[in-house]
Amino acid sequence: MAEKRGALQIGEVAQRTGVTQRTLRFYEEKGLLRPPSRMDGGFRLYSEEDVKRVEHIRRLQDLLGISLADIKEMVDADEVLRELRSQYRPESAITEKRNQLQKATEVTEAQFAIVKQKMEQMREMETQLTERLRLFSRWQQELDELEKKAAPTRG
Amino acid sequence: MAEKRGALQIGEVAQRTGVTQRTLRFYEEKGLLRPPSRMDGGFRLYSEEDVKRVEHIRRLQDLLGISLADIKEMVDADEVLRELRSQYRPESAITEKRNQLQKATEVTEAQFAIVKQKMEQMREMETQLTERLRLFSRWQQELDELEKKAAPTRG
DNA sequence: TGTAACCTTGACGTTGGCGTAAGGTCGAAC
DNA sequence: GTTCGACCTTACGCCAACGTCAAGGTTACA
Repeated sequence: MAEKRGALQIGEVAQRTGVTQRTLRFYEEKGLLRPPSRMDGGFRLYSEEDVKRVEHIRRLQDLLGISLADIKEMVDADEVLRELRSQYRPESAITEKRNQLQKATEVTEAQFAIVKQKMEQMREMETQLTERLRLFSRWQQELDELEKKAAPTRG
Repeated sequence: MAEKRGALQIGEVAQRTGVTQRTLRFYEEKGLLRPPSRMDGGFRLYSEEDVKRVEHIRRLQDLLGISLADIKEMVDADEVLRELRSQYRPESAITEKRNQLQKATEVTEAQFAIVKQKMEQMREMETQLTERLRLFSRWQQELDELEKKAAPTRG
């Protein structure tokens, strides 16, 4: 009762996500990935969802440049999201659901704020770089002219 | 013949830029900051330009999340820029200027490409987060309704 | 001339995010 | 039933980017 249909071993996940096996185990160790199911022998079996999770983690790392600890927060919110989505029935603990939803919303909004701010700063940087490139281009032309005058003919 | 007009000691620079003195010395050690001038006693004397440099470095670090080694590349290009700007006369080595300009342009374009790409990805992430927030909002409402029905009156 | 605040270099310590080697196990094929 | 590649855990290693002393020199000011 171990191997699930369409499950992936760690090597495949590593290949598809571009991270090493070590990194996958490391993320699991740090709580960024839920411990995957296992084969009888102990081999990890990942799902497609896990693959997406890894890709998500890497995007956050690369784009926002935040620590894995912070990413864990966000990913935990994702987990809550999935829980809410899957068993969307047990009306028993509505209060708890409300709390979870609240938490998830807060985390998402925080993330949203970060993204917004970074984009703003990036826009600034973009215009600066554009100006600079224009400046370079002008200088290039000036150099061209200067050279023409200095050596009008040479052939 | 040491103290220059309007020069700053390391403590002030640290305060104004929000980095530690250690970090300033570290950046100098790694070639990210030019060795500043010194007082007779050996105290470092920074200029306003140096302050801007530090701020620039931090922006690159924070926004693009790249290594100091890579940042050094970019900052070196800045240095070339300043050289070109300041002594914009000695026509002697035009070829070298052309090369420098070329190099600076390349580095700037590379940086520009990074910024562009990250902004694109951020836009994607932004829309995802927006969708998610809307979803949360809907769920929140559903929970509200559900609660109303479950406990129509309670006072 | 003292002294408090500021600075110097040197060197070792820390933290995050993995890399890597060691020694053993699993799984599928032959 | 052996072979062999993929995987397991354990554990030490490593690099970047600083932090944190320690032991002493400098400055400004009373």
